[in-house]
Amino acid sequence: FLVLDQEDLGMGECWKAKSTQRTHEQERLRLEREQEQEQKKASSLARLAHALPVEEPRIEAPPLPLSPPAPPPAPPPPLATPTPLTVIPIPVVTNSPQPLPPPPPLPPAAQPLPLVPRQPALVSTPGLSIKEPAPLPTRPQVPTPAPLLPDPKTTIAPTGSPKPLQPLPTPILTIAPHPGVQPQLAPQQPPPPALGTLKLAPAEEVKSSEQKKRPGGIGTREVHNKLEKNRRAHLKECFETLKRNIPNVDDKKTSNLSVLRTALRYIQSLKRKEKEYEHEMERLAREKIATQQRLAELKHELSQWMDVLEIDRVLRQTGQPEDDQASTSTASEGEDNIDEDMEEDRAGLGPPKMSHRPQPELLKSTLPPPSTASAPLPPHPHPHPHPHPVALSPAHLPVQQQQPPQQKTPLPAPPPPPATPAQTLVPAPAHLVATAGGGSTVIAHTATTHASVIQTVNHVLQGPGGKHIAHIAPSAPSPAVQLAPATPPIGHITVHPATLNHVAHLGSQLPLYPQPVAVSQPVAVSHIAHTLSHQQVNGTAGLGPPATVMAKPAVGAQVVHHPQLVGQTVLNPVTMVTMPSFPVSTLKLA
DNA sequence: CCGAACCCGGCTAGTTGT
DNA sequence: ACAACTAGCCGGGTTCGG
Repeated sequence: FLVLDQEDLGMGECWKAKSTQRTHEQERLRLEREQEQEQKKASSLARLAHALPVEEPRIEAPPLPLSPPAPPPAPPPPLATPTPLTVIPIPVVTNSPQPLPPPPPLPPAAQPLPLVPRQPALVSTPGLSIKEPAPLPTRPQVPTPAPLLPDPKTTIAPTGSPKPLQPLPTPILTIAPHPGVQPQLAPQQPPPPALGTLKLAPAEEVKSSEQKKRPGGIGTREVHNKLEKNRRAHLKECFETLKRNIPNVDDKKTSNLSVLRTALRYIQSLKRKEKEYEHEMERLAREKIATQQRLAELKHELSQWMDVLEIDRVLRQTGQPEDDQASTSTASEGEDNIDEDMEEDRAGLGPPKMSHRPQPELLKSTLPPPSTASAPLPPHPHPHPHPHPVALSPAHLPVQQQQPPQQKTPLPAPPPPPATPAQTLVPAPAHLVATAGGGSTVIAHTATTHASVIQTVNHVLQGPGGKHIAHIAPSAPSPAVQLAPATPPIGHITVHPATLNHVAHLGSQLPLYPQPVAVSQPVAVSHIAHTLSHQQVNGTAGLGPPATVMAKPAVGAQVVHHPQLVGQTVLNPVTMVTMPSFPVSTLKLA
């Protein structure tokens, strides 16, 4: 027994100390000695003695179904036979080559228990442990006790039900591991090699069983070691992978611990950078927003400027031909409908609010010659600076009523308009952009003008006694009466119903325009305006000797100052006038 | 001396069979 | 529901190489 134990121990040591051959040799020597001694004593005794080993298995055996031999304390007779055999041979066979022979025995072993054991035992014992050991021993054991222990377990081990066999095989397993073979071979080899060595196992098995205590321990230990090894390998691989992903790491010097520390620092640095970049992104985002806002502002200003330029352009275009005739436009509160139209117009043009609320600044800035020039308008190119100063109030843009065709018209209007001082300014609720081009008030922005015109008209109509009439736009000089088809239509003007009503109302007073009128020709409008304005002028202001066409010189009488018209009765200067079949809501200027 | 590799035993969570 | 089993993880101990 002692020998067996020593062997086992020695085997275990051998395994652990692969490189240390000393131990192996020493152990071998020991084993050999022991074996020799045993042999000397008596092979038979040994056999009997092995019975004890069997006993050990018993302990474990109980749990094990297969271990029939183990349980019986007396096993000696039946079981003993195999065990003793194993012991004896061990000393004899020490060579490595032996491993080969064992394999064949396997098959037989399985069948005849008694016979097999001896043969393998001889072969396996000493030498096996050293060289063949690992693979063979584990499995080999099976054959000897074939039915009983090792084989089933070892073989089964993979399946996972080795337990029964475990007791016996355990010792074997311990042996198996030694050489380097273990790692790879262990798993697969076990089954095939098991054969020969088995004999030795029995004795060892008993001992090992003690160590392993558990039946399953046998095969499990080896497997467990292998699994553990794989696990370590995997762990190592992971460390290497981690190491590779860390910059500035020395492959050689770094231990796993240092790798972890380095990785930690690296991760922390990455986090810091991430935060920094986030802040940077936020800053850039804010900057972008600010820039966009600034851009929008600039665009707005630009659009306003464009509007101003447009206005100026219009003024100059319209201003020159109109020079003869002073035009006045007024604006009044826009009406809902007007607003809508205005919005439509805005689409194509600049700032929306321009129309409604001409900002004083804008007016000033945008209309360089305008308000200031409203009075004399020096800058105005036209030969006839408007003589009549027009007062412009920021709040209420004045409806500049001019009279003046006289001055400008080729025909010397004898009387008067000149005499007529500045006309009363209709308190048009702002909106009117009055640019004095040669003293003529021009509707600046189309979008603005529409409403302004309408409002102006309304306002004028609403004016005191309905006498105030805005002089909307100077028409072509001569064709006052004719609706100059020749004159390019600037656009069409749609008179707001309210305005129409006013007009109608006014029409009652004004025989010429008894009904609401929609004017599509600016000329016509101008004439109307003129007519009205003159009426107003004449009526309200009662200025100078009206070159009245109308019979009514008095209020309500329409006086046309157009020199051309002087002496002529303008019954209906607006031939274009039509009765809107539908309610016209807006006034538009092209 | 230190780090790596290995062995071993124990423990636990998940799986499987009864 | 329970026991048995498996797989994986962990800590301790040992050995080996640099």
